[in-house]
Amino acid sequence: MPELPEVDTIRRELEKEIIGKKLKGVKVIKVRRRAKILMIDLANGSSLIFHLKLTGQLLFNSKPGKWSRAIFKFDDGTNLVFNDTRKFGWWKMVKDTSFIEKKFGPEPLDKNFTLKKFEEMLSQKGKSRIKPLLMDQTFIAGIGNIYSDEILFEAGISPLRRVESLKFEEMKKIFKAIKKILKKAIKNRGSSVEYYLDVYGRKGDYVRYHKVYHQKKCFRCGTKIEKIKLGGRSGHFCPKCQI
DNA sequence: CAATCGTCCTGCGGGC
DNA sequence: TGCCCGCAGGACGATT
Repeated sequence: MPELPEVDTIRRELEKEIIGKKLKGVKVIKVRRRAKILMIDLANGSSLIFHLKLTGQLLFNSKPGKWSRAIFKFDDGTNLVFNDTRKFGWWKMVKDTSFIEKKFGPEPLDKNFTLKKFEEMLSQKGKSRIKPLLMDQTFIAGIGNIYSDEILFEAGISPLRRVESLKFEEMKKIFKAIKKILKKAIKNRGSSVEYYLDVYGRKGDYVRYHKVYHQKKCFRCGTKIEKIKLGGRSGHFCPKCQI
């Protein structure tokens, strides 16, 4: 559930709170995000990295509860609590994060991720269906089930479409939708569907803008939203607005 | 190469 | 009321 906008919200808030603080005597110098991974860089060259998977939460200066799996204490008495109901998430201290940089596809909001680049990437993936492809972290980083649904609604493209069937204009629509939806979701501090909270324990506001994900009727035309299974995942789309 | 399935784990809601 | 079942969906490895 925490996808790019949620992890980025955590990153942005966390950097305000913990840069300059010390973790076991080592200064925090940077808080970064790559794909859905959050990285806290320390002055000794190591990084504390997290993946929240489905139900992970990182709460600043919070009290540990039933689902707390780790507590990181700073030298000034503040802390960072890692909660994770379903225990899919993980954290580790690593000496080098370059393997993370290489592992994933381009960052969708990076300036280097251009329409031309996207078109080139798509040309290698002819037979793939567009929704699972958008969720493939090695293809493009940070997009999960919620935002792939919302992006394809915005673009007016069915999640079932195969890449080879997309016209250039349709690729352009998807490209624009990726940038637009992710930026707007970041602005609204992400989507709190079930478990997601920001570092202050607040819900993200983007759910109110969801147009297909977990919706019953199409925001635009009122048609019943279709729910499908795609590669074991649920997908939501309007059969009338998304071709 | 693409797609599917099982796996990790827990909570919740539907159906009876 | 209670019990069982299926679903939620990120990522990975094995298999088709």
